[in-house]
Amino acid sequence: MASSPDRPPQKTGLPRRAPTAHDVAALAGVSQSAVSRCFTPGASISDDTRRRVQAAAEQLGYRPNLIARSLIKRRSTIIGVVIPGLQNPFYSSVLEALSADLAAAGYRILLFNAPARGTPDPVLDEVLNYRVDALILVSSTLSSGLADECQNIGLPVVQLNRTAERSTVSSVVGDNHGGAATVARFLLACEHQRFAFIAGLETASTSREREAAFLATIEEAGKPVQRAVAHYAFDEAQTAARMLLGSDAPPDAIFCANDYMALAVLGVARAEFGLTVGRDISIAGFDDLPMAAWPEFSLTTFRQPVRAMSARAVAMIDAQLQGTDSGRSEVVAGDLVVRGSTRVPAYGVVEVENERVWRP
Amino acid sequence: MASSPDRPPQKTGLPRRAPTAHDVAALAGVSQSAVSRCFTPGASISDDTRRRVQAAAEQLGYRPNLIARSLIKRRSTIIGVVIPGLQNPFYSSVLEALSADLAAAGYRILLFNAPARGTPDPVLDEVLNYRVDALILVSSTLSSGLADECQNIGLPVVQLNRTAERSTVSSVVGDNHGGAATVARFLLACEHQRFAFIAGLETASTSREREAAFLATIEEAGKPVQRAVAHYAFDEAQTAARMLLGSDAPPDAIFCANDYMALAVLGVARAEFGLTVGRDISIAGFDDLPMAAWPEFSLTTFRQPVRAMSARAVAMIDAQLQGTDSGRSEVVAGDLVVRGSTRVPAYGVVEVENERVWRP
DNA sequence: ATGAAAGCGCTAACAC
DNA sequence: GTGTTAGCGCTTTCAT
Repeated sequence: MASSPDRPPQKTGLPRRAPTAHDVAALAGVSQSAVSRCFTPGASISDDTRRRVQAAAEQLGYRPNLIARSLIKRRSTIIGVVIPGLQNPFYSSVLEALSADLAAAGYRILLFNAPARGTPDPVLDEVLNYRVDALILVSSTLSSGLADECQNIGLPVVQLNRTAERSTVSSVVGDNHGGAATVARFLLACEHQRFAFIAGLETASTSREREAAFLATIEEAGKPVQRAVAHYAFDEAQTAARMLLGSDAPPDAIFCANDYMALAVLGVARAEFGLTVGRDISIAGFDDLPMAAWPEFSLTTFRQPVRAMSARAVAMIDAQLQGTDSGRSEVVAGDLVVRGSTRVPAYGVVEVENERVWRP
Repeated sequence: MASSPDRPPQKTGLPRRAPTAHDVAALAGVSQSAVSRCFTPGASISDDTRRRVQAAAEQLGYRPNLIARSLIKRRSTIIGVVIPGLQNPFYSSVLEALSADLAAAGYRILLFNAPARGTPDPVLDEVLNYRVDALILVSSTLSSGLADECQNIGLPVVQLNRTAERSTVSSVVGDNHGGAATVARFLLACEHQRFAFIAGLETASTSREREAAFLATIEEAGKPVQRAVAHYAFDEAQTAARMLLGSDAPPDAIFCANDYMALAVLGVARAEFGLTVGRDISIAGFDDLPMAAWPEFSLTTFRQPVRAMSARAVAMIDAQLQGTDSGRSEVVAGDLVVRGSTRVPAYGVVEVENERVWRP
């Protein structure tokens, strides 16, 4: 019943033909373009025709083929999203936010889950062949060469949670510098003496910026800072924690380049070293994962407002697609959320919306 | 340099034209079909032509347009993946696994993040218009009507972590029945007396199956079982825990329909009721999230082998696309991983690959 | 091995 | 308002 009799038999090998606008037109006794108009929001079409077309379409189970439409309009309304492993809940949050914001803006997501480390971009290259309307690169450690290349092609690109020097690609990032400096000042205000920083990926702008600001602020205060690298990996963060806490002069304050590592460090400090976190030692992170607020962790951390960052990124994409804007960099402000994993300084803690934040 | 002189000027409004196979052909002095062959794996083409085409393509920055190809081949090599909120790490893991497995099989993911509750499927409907080659529905609480509809259209569909009665749609699920029964027997072996079950979504097959098996097994043993519903939501699980633990006859063993809720319950039991979990009370979950193994939780749980489930789902999709198989249901076996959130029974605990599992 | 020609399913002028 | 006519960029016979 769904097959039109006046069409050549289906070629073998190819998937079964779905009803086309042609089939609908034939059944409704109108031209194929009438069918097209019927499915085009602002098109001029009579109520009568519309009804007949809709009836025929329904009967046939017709669905407009967006692939064909994309071919003509040179617009797929699909946005490529490149994101590293979703193990770290920060990325799940980002993806979820992007998914919501892009859907609201009428876009679909072509997902590309790229391992944070290693592999340049074999398959990713292919994603471009799908003619995505734009690309959102989340913390991709990919050579920013790719991003630049896309930009040259005229493809809108936004980097989320990553900046690249000598690149004109737009980006949205949290306040890495300000945040890390704030954490440093906070820990100093807690009167800690021996500091440590656990870095993420040394190739990541996030880790580098946070480290630079943290170290500079601590050293400026004349205090010693140790340093370890854990590549944003949970197990490596555990190893780093064991190393630091097991040393001769263990730190009494550790700042981790992100929450995910901080959670690992927290576990080691408590379970393996019997420390009471927040008293014997302060541990702070960066991101403010949903989990950071859980009672088991109660992690003091500098918040990256994921929703806001996502919204900005989507707005930038939209602007670029509208040709309104060629894009630039934006820094989204955050807050230092004070919880139980650190000591509490004598000043600066204020309550805002049921949360304690540090605003000295 | 990238614009071909013998083509009409670009129409306004439409995005800038990217170089086409035509442009490459002109530059290389061959026919457009030669260019096509050059980018088609098994096509017959001379080395000489291939080189010239490749040179021209490179010079122009040509990328084969997969949209156009999809139109002809009626194959997009894109799989639609519908998944509920990524807040629950179980779904992040599933998505990550699917992403890897689908990429390895040559597919791309069109992501659709559907809230677990509420909204029927407004935008999702549109996903089908993109002519995805298949659909993977992860725990979608969507009416299975959608799934059936797709199947009728001839679109391969696989449900992951969900079954639907009176539906012929393929599915891959963990061992909900066996797993929950095992947890029940385990908690009985721990000699608990008062049991409780915290359900997820009452519309979800996962929650229903787990509940049925758990309750049946406990009641068979003649023990009392309380019940609460938390819709797989973190905060609702906390509320349920407060209700249960604050009652006159609080349970001494709680089985949660998934780990995510179990983690919430764990926190409440400890932080708000001062219980030593694993001694005063046993708390068990279902899934075995990566976090379940973290020292802060050390959650006893029935494992759902995500990688295996993903692999099976992708294999089923492949089979359906090959026409090899129309699909059926598969149950992937799991193990009860014994950790610190429960008492340890006198028998049945064995060590397997550095883990304790219960195999009575 | 290569080119010409005919579409894939749709949108977008352009006449009527 | 509606039909007609060109394509969008590519793959695929079919000749050569």
